[in-house]
Amino acid sequence: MDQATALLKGAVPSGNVFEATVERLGQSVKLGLFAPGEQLPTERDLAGLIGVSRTTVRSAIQVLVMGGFLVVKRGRGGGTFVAERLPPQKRSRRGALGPRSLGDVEDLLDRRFVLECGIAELAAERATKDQVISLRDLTFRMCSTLGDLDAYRRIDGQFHIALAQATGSAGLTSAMADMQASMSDLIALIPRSEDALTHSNEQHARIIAAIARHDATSARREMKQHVEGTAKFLRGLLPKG
Amino acid sequence: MDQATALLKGAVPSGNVFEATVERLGQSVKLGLFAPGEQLPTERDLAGLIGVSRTTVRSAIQVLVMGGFLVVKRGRGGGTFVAERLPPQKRSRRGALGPRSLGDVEDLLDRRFVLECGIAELAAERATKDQVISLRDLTFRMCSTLGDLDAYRRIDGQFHIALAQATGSAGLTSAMADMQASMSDLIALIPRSEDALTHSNEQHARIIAAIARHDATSARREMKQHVEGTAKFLRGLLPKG
DNA sequence: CTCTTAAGGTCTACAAACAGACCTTAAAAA
DNA sequence: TTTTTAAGGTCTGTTTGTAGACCTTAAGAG
Repeated sequence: MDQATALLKGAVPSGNVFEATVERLGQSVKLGLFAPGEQLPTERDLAGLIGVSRTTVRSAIQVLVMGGFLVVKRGRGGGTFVAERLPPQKRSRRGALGPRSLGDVEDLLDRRFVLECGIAELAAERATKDQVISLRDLTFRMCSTLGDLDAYRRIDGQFHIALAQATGSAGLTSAMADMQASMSDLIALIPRSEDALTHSNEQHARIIAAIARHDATSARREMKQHVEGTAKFLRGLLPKG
Repeated sequence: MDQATALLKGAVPSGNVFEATVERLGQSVKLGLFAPGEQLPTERDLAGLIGVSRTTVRSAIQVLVMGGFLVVKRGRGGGTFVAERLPPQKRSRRGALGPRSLGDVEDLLDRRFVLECGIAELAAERATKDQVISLRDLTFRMCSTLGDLDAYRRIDGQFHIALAQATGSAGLTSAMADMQASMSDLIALIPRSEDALTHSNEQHARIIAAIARHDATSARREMKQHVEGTAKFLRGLLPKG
């Protein structure tokens, strides 16, 4: 692609707002950002929060209710709630990667690298004491969740989003949320190996250690290793790998 | 903002497709990615490239024709062309920042930091000889354009996009194109100081030197300085600075 | 027990974009 | 000169999403 058309390629798409909303709302639940049984904001608030019309929010909620992720109660004191027992995550079938070419995956991994490393660096420079504590808490919880892979991944997602929040930038937080959503299919491909998780935990520990002492360079270096590690994992698993 | 709603905040908006298309097409011309007199792809191709309907592309072209940036010729051998003489860039008035809060600017600068530094690192690891040569060429042209600030900025934009292309990632290239478009208003605020440009040129030189020797760490470090330099500049210029 | 109220549920009108068929122009080929 | 053809120009129907008014339900206040 030449430089002139580079600026134009895929510039505006953004595709289906409805689908994107389902994805977003679904991810928030599946990542455990809303706990089972917890009440979501009202439809009207969600619409404002996500930036779509209430109609669209409602369609998305319908889908997630049918999928068993949400339950809806009417009347005063009603609202939209996360199901007490989430349906088992469908393992994404091999075919789930069909529409996505290998190039897209490489692309995603590159963007992830840039985003995660940059965020690690900024977080190290800016994280408050409280944020460090909450990050530590999340890593502890990951260490004690080695058995339950789904739970582990939920917390891992929260960890990376919390990291983004520690930069104090709403834009980066939102970008990271996007990234987590995009990665979730891919991450589901990683085999359930305890060794991998242990290794991952060590890396998380080194990352927050660097952040706690406000060592931006180390934070970035550790994050780079972490990100490249899982990237290699994934490349090994994908077709034509 | 709590962690649960972080994933939702502003997730889907994407706003006005028409306006975004005008912005994109206009930036491509104003940045000089299409040379004066050069023919743009056909409307149908542009639609596919940008990812919008031909109707939308046509509306955008209309605006840019009225603005004097493009000219249209019918019939075979016709098409859409960049005007031979671009209208003078309107200096963005102070008020142009009205709708944008200071927080948004900080946000933009953070995202820029993350993107530019990450790209510099990847580019250093991956740039081909040809890409290094073309980057060098762009920096030389910047050095010899100190007098004409508009031209300088055009080439500077191309430099950063070329850097992204050197990563080989279409997604990063597109993200950088976005970033350049978002920054252009802000950059226009920087006073026309030759000293600043000289300084900038030195940084560019150091960046491509690091890339040429595939020294990712230095490339990132130099880019960090470059980015933080202009960020400080801008913070000094903005209200409440 | 009744009333208030905070939720979800429904409906209508409208605007933005899209998809695609078809018309018109004018340069280049025959 | 005539014909072909590659562009821009026009039109219509459809889908998607929005805005906002209004209805219905049911918990909690009185």
